[in-house]
This record gives sequence, C-alpha cells and structure tokens, in this order.
Amino acid sequence: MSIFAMQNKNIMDYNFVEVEKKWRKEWAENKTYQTSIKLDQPKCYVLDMFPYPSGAGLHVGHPLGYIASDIYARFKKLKGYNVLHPMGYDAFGLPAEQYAIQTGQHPKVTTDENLERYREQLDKIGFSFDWDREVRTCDPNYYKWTQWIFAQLFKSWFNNQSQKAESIDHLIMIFENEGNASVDAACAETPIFSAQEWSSKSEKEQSDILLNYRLAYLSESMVNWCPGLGTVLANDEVINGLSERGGHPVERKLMLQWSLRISAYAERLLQGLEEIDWTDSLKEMQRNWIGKSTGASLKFNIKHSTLNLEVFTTRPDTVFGVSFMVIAPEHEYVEQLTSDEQKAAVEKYVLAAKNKSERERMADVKNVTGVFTGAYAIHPFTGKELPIWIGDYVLAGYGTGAVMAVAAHDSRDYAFAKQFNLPILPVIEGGNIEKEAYETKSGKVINSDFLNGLKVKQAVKTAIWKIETEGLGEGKTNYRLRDAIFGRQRYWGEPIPMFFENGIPRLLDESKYPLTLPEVDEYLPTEDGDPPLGRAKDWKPENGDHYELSTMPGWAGSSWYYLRYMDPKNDGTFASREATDYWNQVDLYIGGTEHATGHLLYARFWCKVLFDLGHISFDEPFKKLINQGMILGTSAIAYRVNDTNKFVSKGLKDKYQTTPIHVDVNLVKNDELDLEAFKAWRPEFVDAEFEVEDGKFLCDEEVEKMSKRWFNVVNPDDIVLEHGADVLRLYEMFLGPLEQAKPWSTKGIDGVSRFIRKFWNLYHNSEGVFNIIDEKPSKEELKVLHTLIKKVQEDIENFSFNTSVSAFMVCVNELQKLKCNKRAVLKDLAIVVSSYAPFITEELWSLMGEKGSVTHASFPELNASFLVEDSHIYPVSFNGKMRFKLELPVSMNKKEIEEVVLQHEDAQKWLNGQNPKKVIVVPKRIINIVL
RNA sequence: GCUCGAGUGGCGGAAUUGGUAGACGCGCUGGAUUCAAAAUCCAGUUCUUUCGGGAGUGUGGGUUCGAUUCCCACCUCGAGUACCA
Repeated sequence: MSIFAMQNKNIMDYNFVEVEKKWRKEWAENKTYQTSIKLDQPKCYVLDMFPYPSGAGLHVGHPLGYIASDIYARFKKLKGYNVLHPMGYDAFGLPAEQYAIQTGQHPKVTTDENLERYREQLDKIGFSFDWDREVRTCDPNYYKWTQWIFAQLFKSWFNNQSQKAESIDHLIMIFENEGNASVDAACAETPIFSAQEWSSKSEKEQSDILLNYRLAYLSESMVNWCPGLGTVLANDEVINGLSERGGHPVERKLMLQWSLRISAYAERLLQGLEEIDWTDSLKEMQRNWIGKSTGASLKFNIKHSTLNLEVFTTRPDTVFGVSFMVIAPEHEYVEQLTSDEQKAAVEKYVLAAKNKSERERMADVKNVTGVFTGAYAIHPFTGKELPIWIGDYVLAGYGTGAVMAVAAHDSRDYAFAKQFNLPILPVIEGGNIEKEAYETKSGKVINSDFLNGLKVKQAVKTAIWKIETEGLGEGKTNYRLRDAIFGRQRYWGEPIPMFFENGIPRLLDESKYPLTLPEVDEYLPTEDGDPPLGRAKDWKPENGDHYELSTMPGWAGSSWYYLRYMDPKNDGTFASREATDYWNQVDLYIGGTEHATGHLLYARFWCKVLFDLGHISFDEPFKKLINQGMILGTSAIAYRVNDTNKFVSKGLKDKYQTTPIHVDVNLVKNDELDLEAFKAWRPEFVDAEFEVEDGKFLCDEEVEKMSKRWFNVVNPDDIVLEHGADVLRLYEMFLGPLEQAKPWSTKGIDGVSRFIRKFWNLYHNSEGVFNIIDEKPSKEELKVLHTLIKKVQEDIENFSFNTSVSAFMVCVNELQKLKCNKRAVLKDLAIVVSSYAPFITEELWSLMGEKGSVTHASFPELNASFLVEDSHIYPVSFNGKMRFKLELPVSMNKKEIEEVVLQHEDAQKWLNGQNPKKVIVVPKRIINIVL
C-alpha cells in the first residue's frame, strides 16, 4: 500500500481524538447536562462520594465508581427520569495544610490548583455532571451553611421520650418551670435540680448545664490526641493506635473539646439500617460500630463503705457465678477503694496504665495485668464478699468502667482469674472450667438459687426481673458508639461559629455567617499552644473575648453536601424546601467502603437532626448505596542480577541470584519491557544490560495497592490519550463486577478498542463512508437488537455493568455477520450504547441526522415478541451428562418430546438397548434420560 | 478471636427460580492478506486420552433425575473489628 493509501485508511478509521474533543466542547457550550426541577417528571438522584482533590490527581481507580454512576444516570435519563447527577469537592483537609506549613503557600492556592487538575481529568472522561451545581466545602458560601447546621445542633437537645431532637429553648422553659427531674434526655450526668434552683444559678452555671444537653457541646473529655499532627482525631480516624493519615502515634488526653452527641441517635441509626438498601457488609460494619448490647445494670454494695459499684452485664443469668469485681484503672472510685496496704501497688499500676499509649495497650492484649484494691463488694443475692481488683482489660469508656467477673463463663474474666488465682464458679451446665471459659448462650443454669434449672434466655429475663423488683438495678441497653469530637486544632477547616464571653461559649448570630477563615502568618500553633487561628490579627467578635480557635473536622462539610447540590446557589437557606422535597433522598450513592463508619454515619446523623427539626422531609440520606471495589495496581517486576546492572527476563531468573526491582508499569506492555524507555527512565539504568528470552524481556507481576511508591500508578489521561474516553469507560466496566476489588491491567483493553472500531464500522461502508439504509429490518436483526435491549436494561438495574459490555460485543458481532446497516436497528443500538460510550454514539447520532443530543433520546421499548422462538435446541442428557443436542419445536408437549427423543438415533446409541428408568423433560430447557 | 465477602481455563471474568460449565474479552496456536511487519479477517484453544471416552467450578460429605448454584464440615484469601463485660 502506498503512503497515500495508508493515510487515507487512517482517515477512514474512527477518529476518537477529534470526535471526543468536538463533543466535549458542544456539551459544555450547550449545557447539555444542566438540570432543573421538573414537577411533571419522576426524579432520580444519582450521587458519587465526592473526592478530596489530592495533589497526585486522579488515577485509573478513582473514576470506576463515577463511570458506573454516570452510566446509571444517563440510562435513567433515557428512561424518562429527571436526573440530578452532580459533582463537587471535599476541599478542606490536612494534605493542603501540611504543604502550606512546609512552603508557606496558602492552602487555598494549592487546593484550587488541585481542583483545576481534577476538573480537567474528569472532563476528559465524558461525565454527565451538571457542573453549574458544583460545590466546594471550602467556599464561604458553602460553609456558611455548614456553620448554620452546627448552630442548629448547638440549639438542640435529644429527648429520649420522643426519640428526637428538640429546641433547647423549650428545654430551658421546662427547667424554668419544673427543673430537670422529669426530663429524659440523652445527656451527660447532671444532678437533679428544681425550677427554683435553676433560676438561682449563675449564667455560667446554667450554660454549663445546658452543655450537658446540647447536641453540639463543649466538654472536658478524653480525646485521641495526635502529637504528630498537632490535633485531636475522631475514633474512626484512628487505626490500630495510629492516625489514619500519616500513621502517627495517638495518645489519650483530657481536653476541652467540641463534640457532637451522635450517641443519642444510636438506636435510630441502628433501626434506620433496616429501611435502606445498602450492602449487608456495610450495614454490618455500622451495626458493629454502633455496638448495641442489652443486659442489666446492677449495683454492688461495698463492705465498710457507703459507696456502691455499678456494673453493666449482658449476662445477668450468671450473677451467681460472680467471684470478684474488676474496675478500670481510670475508675473514679480507685482512690476511695484502695486500702492502705495496697496503696503503693495500686498507685504504681494506675500510673503505668495511664502512661501506656493506646497502641501499647492494644499490643499488650495478651498480657493479663491487674492489682487488688484491698476492698470487697457484697454479692447482692448471696451476701458473699467479692474482692475488687483493678485491671486494664476493663475500659473506662464503656458501660460503667466496672465489671462483675464471671470467670467460668467469660474468657477475659477467666484469664484474669487464672493469672491471679481467683475462684471460678460454674453456673451453666456443661463446659470444662479446667480448660477454658464456657461462653455458651444456651444450656441450663445451676448453682444459682432461684435461677436453677432455667435455660439461659429465661434466666436472663428472670434475673433482670429480680434485680428490678429488689431495687438492685435495671434492665439496660448499652451502645459502643461514642460521641464525635468536632474540633481540630488546625487551620484549613470551617471556623466554628462560637465565641467566648467571660468563659461562656456563645453562638455567633446567624446573620453574621459565614464566619470566614482569617489570614494567618504561619499555619502552625501559637507559642502558647493555641491552634493556628490564634495567630489571626484583629479577629475578634464584636462583644466577646475571642472566637473559638478550633476548626471543624474534615467530615463536617461532607455530612450534608448532597443537600446543597439540590439548590447550590441559594443564599437564604442551605437548600430550599421545594428543592429538598423534590429531589429528596439520594436514589443511588456510589462510593468506597472506607467511609463506612465515618462519613456515612455522620451524614445519616445530620440528616436525622435536620429531619427532627423540620428542615427536610426524610431522615435517611442515601436510599441505595453501592460500594465500588478498589482498583489495585499491577506492579511490574524486573529481576536484577545481584551486584550487577544486568537484568534477566523472568523465565531466566532462577539461573542467577537476583533481586526483584519495581519498574514503572507504563514502560511495560503485555509483560514485555520497553528496554530503551527503561534505560531512559532513570540515570542508574542508562547502561543496564539485559538477558532476553525468545527475543523478549519479560517482567513479573505483583498485585498491590496503586501507589507512586510501586511505580504502578496508571493515569486515566494516558488511557484517554491512547484509546479514547469511550474505551476507558467501557474497559473499566468490562474489568469485572463493580463491587469487586480487582487489579488494573491494560491487557484486555485492545479488545474494547476493537469493539469500538467494529461498532463504528457498522455505520460505515468499507471505504469508511457513513452508510445506513432505511430498509425494513429482518426478524433476525430485530431479535439481535431486542435481546440486547433486554439484557442491557436488566444489567443496569442490577448494576452488572460488565455483562452489558459483553452483550454489546455479542450484538455488534452478530449484526456484522448479518451485514446489517439498517437505520431502524442502528438508531436504537446507538441509544442503548450511549450511556456507556457517550462520545461515539453522540457522533453517530448526529451523522444519522438526528436533532439534539442522544442524551435526550428515549431508551428503545423492549418488544418481547421479537424474542419468541418457535424451536428450542434441547441438550439431551443421560444421567445428567449432556450427550447431544436436538432441535424441537416449542409447540411440542412433554410426551411428544419424550417419544421423539427416544426414537432419535443418537439416543438409541446411548440407550444401548436398555429401557430408560425415567425421562425428564423441562420444556424450553433440557431433556434428561435416566438409565 | 468475632463479623462479612470471595474461591470457576494461562489471565479478567460469564452462567435467570438448581437445567448445555467456561459467554465476552485478553493471551496463545494455525491459516489468509503482505516483499516484510503492523493492522485486519478466518479457524482452534479447560485438562486428559489408547480418540470410544474419562475427569472437571477450593477440599470432603449430603440432598436431587440433574448442583458453580441448596445443606453440613473444613481449607485458603480479602475486608472490617478487636479486651465493648
């Protein structure tokens, strides 16, 4: 072929570069994806978890969920829904601030740069986002409303009777009229006071009491202090005693902190899970995190003391098996209970426990430690004396910080008893207490007075009944969920709209929001140890001493952003009631599972509060949620012969002593290393030598997290550049089920590229000229088309995007075989493919002379009559093994089929003269002959 | 330890309520085209075989005419959680 002809051939091929560029521009200019409220249309809200724009940009794993949700959103649009599909940025965060500390550059500058790069990358992939609705959490017009929501939390308390948030003004009224005796609230321990006592309290005293009730409150509490980051962290930001970001050690510290009373909502957060369509694993994670357990609280008197020790137990049925008590080293009675003889030992133990970091304490789980206080509790039923010990396996923060130890039926108590030679009293039949604790929840109770002979379940009820009637305690439910610390000693976050006046925290008037982030000279704590906001000059409230210097945590802005998308420019409210009523809950939310116990719990919490206060009409934010699996990196490994600069292909590595070296995956294609590119990659490899096999240098593979460190990061831009955005979209879906974690590998991408070309060629003749005809389609062609229509709509509703791509390939292969270029078929085909591959289909749509964007077309109606077959190819099995196939008309009944099959010569061969015991015929499925 | 999820060719993965295991794609093999290569097209590709078959969806049992699918026990991997009384 001449050079001219070759160029000509290239022109004929689908030019994705030009086509994609053209439509990107058109869509942006025409605002093709702009959305507005349309009351006559059903709505559908499709949301992605919004990204934190890191400096590294997007890698190929990030868009996976965005592509899936985009396909869903586009499909719903074609199906006649009014679809809200927005995108924005969680733009406050530590990395930008760390960078600011190092460089002195304002975090806003870096954040904006990163945002721009993200936007550029996202735009290339052809998402149908309505960018007019973009939100950024660091935008004052946005965080104005984050501050406003904080104010609502501050102005509310949780009424346990009504199980909802109510106005604090109403609570103050109750206090003024009757005191707090009748108030059943989710609150910190507060002494009972009368109306009169309330009015005689000082303003500061009243303020302090109200903080015990408010949903946003300031309290002296044990926090996860991270010296490495200079800030406190929420429980879900601490992993194995180290900070989630940066991996710095975390210690326990008592600090005055803003917290949110999420624990008040524990039961509703748990119950709400029943109504929402999330994966079981995610719901399970939230259930575990909330950690509900039921049992009883029980008071033990203390010998020679007026004190009593309250414990929480889930096994009141084993109360007669209690042989000692254990309290946490931080327990408030430690000092009072300790006898003179034990004083030295206790002090030493408590001090040691206090100085252990979270991490050390966790690492030490297997070491059983403890010390005797010298005091004894009195068993409420038997009157027996029970020694009171201190042990750090008992946690101060859970239950009452004290346990009744039932060594025979609890493995931790058992280990403690063994260690210190304490008695072990079995009270449930069975088990072998010589060997281990018997933790069964079935079985019969023994050695237990009035509980004898009862089954465990019954005994639990009876024990609680007895405990309650004797006034020893009560049935009780406990939750593991802790309140969420809401302040960070950091710069780059939303200022908390509070100021202090004579030590009293006051809410900044809502008319003054947003309280904007002040400028500071350095993004570091002050010399007095105040947070960076302490550096701001002239940053003072009008009539107070100073503003709150902490900022909000990273999850503040992301706890309600889905509401702002509904009405992003509203300056009078966080989102109009019209908008929140219309768009309502998020119908489909796609994101990673890493937010299970953080963002997803906080967002549900805020939603419930806003609902309780009457600001929105629903109390669960995300109706359906899907977790996309992580895309892992496939690292490329080259083997270097030790102490040389010589590399050997993977098949030859056993001939030498070698070290595996990570090689940039972008230098490797189908395991083969581009040697020239490799030499140019880094100076130390310039004169590397290679031993090849079959003329190729092959690398090994290793699947690990996608990270710069392993040189296995693949950038979506590069894929778009080489193959086009449609191919990237299709290929990411084709990789496998959305929810599954999978390694990225470009091995199969050529197959998808080929498909796009074949698809294009259906609409073009062999000269590359657009060519479709208006002839009536054949029955067969319609069957192929409608098989696809059925498959794709089922797949999308089931979020099985990978199988749709296969279906496209099958359909295009078959239409190619049928040489079909009929408009009636190809027009519908373009619509069906368009949600997956928007660029090429938009181009074909316009080539077909259609007006407007394919986005606004209607998904073709499935006509099932095209799928009806008049014959079926039956697999004929003998004893369940398929032996031959036989085509029979579907009109045949079972009996006729049986006769025909048994007469068939292939059947005769397998029957071999025998009479079949049984013949099973399942119409339109199989025939099985049992010998 | 506990909870949840997953194990299918050389690879990514298909398989409605139990009904032809391996769709589709990659890779590989052979062929066509080409001076040659790329690209493209066609055929083949689970293993095994004495070419009749036989075995086969992590392992071992079970239910069934029939099991990747349901039940029991176990193994491996991944995720979450971790003294929560």
